[in-house]
Amino acid sequence: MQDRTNIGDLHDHIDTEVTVAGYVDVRRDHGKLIFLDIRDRTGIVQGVALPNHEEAVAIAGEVRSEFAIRAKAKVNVRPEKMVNKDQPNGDIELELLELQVLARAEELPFEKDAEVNLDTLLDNRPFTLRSERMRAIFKVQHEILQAYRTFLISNGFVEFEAPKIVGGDAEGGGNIFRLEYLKDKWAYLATSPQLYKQIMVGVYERVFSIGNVFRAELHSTSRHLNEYTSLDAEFGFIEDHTDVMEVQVELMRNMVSHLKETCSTEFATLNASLPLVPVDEFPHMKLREALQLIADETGEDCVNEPDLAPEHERWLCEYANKKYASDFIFITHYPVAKRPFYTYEDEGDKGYTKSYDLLFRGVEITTGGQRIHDHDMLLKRLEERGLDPDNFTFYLMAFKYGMPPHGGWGMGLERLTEKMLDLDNVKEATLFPREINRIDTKLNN
RNA sequence: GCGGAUGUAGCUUAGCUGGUUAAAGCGCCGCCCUGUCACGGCGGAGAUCGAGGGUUCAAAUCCCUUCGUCCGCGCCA
Repeated sequence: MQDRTNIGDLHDHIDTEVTVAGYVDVRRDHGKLIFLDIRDRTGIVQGVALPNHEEAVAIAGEVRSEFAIRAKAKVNVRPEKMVNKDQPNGDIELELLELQVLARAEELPFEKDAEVNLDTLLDNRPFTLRSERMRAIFKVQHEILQAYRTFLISNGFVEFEAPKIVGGDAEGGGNIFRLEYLKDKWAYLATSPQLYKQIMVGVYERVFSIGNVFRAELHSTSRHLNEYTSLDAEFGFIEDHTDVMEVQVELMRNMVSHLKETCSTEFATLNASLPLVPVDEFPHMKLREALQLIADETGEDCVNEPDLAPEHERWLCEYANKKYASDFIFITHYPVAKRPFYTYEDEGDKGYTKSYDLLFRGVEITTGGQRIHDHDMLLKRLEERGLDPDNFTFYLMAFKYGMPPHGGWGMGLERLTEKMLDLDNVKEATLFPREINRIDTKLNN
């Protein structure tokens, strides 16, 4: 491994010679002296090629933005007049002694940090991901994942990998990608790890899974993707859905404080603010109460709707923000018919389920709740919906051998990231979004 | 899939009640520049105005078709 000093650590090397490597962020050519802003994963610093180092000046003159370079340089403290207070390393600079081009860069399609339209942003994804803004978004996403794992593991959850190739549609809702499986057979891409999660509850009691799921929906909205990352968890020996909600509250609370500790720079870069988290429980109400509230407050005739419209979700989040100082709100008790077959019906409120949606800053980020754990009840529910139990033999087998009362949730990573950072479109929070007309590049018709 | 908006240099946009060589900022190329930090100065290249058809003496501008995009909706995380 070659000797290389991180740009973020240069203050520890003042008045010494170091080797740094990174990308040329900007070049400012003054003729006889040339400035290069050099960026690596730890920071950015100004380098200057002075006339007394002829070769360095010659190479600096040829270098362009995004060239990968290595430089031998002396770390100098800048004279007071030349200090730039707006930059992290603005009080020092590198006197470039030797410069080496590791890789040239073609002419950029546009400036790295330029504001571009979403379509242009995605058309040039390998390049636009290098921008300060995108690096900040996906650093935050990384820390969200980190917080998710850390919290669940510390609460006794075991991580597992759910299969992505499945034999049928877990939720029975259609919209599933079909693929050719070896010869003469068909398989599908998983729309959810749900059934495997429940099987794994029988094994470890508490499990979680982070993985991509696939939805063959012909939507074109700012909150949908055809492939997204689902943050799933499932655990046994619960009383009812409120136990699941309690764990999720603690998860979100932990996640927000983790982001506060690790991502303050990124939030500042993106001009985003951390969510409002209430001190004890999150506000919650039944779907019918929510619709009644909206009807009472806005005059809209919506009390008999089976679900919330996106506009209602935005309204309720606004309400929770003002009334409870919370960016989160739970909506519970969706009708049995609106939920998948495995959802637990509330014995005390027939026709409605012990399930919930968690709304966050205007969108649904989670669906969760208690599941049916009784084998015969599950069988009955499958048949009621016209689903063939023969397609669920593995799943049903788990329930034949003693399955505790259990529940869990599925949370959309990209939606969570988007709303955490107040972005306008979920695709901005997706590295390589799959959508109706795009798999990396645009699809041809 | 439906509804609305939109498509002009590499990027972001102006022009669009029709009228000579389609404009700007950034980027790019050339020359100049020893202290800039989105460096600056001078000069230059770069656009059959998404595509196809129509109306007209004349279309970036009006009409039709089509493709793409963005926003909203259904569905959902």
